[in-house]
Amino acid sequence: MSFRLLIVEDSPELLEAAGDFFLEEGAGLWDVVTASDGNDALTKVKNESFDLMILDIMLPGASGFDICKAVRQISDCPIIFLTALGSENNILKGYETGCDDYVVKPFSLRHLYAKSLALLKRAKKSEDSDILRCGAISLNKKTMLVTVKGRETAINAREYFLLVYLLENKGSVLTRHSILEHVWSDDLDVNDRVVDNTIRRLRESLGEASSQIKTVIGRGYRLTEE
Amino acid sequence: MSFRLLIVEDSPELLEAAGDFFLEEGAGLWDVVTASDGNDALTKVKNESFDLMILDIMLPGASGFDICKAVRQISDCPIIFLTALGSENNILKGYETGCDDYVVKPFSLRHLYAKSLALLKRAKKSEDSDILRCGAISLNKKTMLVTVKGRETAINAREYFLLVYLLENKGSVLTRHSILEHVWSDDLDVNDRVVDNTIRRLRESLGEASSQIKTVIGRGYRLTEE
DNA sequence: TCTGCCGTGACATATTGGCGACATATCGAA
DNA sequence: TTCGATATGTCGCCAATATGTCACGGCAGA
Repeated sequence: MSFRLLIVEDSPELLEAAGDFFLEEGAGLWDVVTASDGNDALTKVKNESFDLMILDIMLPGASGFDICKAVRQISDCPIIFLTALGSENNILKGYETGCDDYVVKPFSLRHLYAKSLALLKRAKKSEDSDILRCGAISLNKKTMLVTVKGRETAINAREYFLLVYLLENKGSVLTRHSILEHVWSDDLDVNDRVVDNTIRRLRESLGEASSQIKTVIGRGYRLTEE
Repeated sequence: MSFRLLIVEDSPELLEAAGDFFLEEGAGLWDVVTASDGNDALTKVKNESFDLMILDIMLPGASGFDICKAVRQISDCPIIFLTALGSENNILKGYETGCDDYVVKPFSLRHLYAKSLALLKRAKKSEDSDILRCGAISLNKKTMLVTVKGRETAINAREYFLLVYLLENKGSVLTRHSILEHVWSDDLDVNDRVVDNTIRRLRESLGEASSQIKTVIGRGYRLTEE
């Protein structure tokens, strides 16, 4: 399961830094959408649904306060303001418009991330177990989704179950025989080369992370952190 | 209706000031309980129930972290840490133990009060959210009405329960098997193809939003934001 | 009775993934 | 070092499988 996060911020550097932080730290937990001006943000909140929003206040076009008000007309989505406006009055105004939290710049990304998780948990009462990770690869057994460096990656069924087996035994060398037993348990009567072929196709699907699957000659395959 | 608030703080002046502020500002909204040491607080959280807690961390007896952990064993009660320990590590530790927010002294009572209201509202709301939303689709479990892009949409009973199941697990791949278990729980003895057919009919009913239901070959179906 | 829901089977279409063939890499022995 | 035996990587093909779609008909409620 991944959660949709909208970040609205007019500084491109900060926008990118924050987006990347959530993608990498969350290992597939977040689906990050960004907007850099108020009107773009307004369009997005009207046509899409989000699980969390992080809003700057001073923006070209509509202000963060305006966006917050608009959102509150149609949804309960958790909102965190992120702004240089640190005066008592602004903070109280933020809470009046219905935000859930108010973070004053400068701030720590790690801190913002912790806040976001706490708020999301409070809003969703949901826990994200079942995530297998290794290096740039992460796989959520619940949602059956795979991400590489935070980007969702398409993968077909056979490759998926092979990857699960590799992840559950990351670091260990898995012989063709044991791979066949676990991944082809229904139909063991297949050619040995299907393992190679499926490994090949899995490497293709994993793209940048393909090199994490190491061949161990004479013994089998092994998934490593890099 | 009044909400039970527990404030744990070893400075008598601050304890009184905060308690008074909540009582006066809230005009009957709050029922304030206080504790000035960790052990007293532990006893109270074990024997009473609260709607919100504000915890100091450095306390005689058990620490605020200890109290927070103890509370999380038995309840979801919203917790705000209130402390002079402002270092990044302490803040992250606070979030790890499961708090909802972390306020560093010195602070403004008005600000703390605004945070408390926002958090309380969020915590109460998540208990009874009857509106499921995903992308252009929204469904109200109370009225059993479905809308697509704001337009009310007719839908059959079987399709309705299938859509509820998809929405409650949006983003996750749901196998035919689990779909059958949840949506056809009364009569599991049916052909697999009914799932496909019902998905097809649901897609028809959803019109423009039909593409939000993705087929994941070899695994099942999945509802996405777009 | 009629109406609309929905499960079933038949068929069309899309996608997968096993297979054979060959290229390339690795290893050990001379 | 070179060479041959063996192991592994890679490719395209196409049968097997998964899924989409349709029409029919039983059946429950109006």
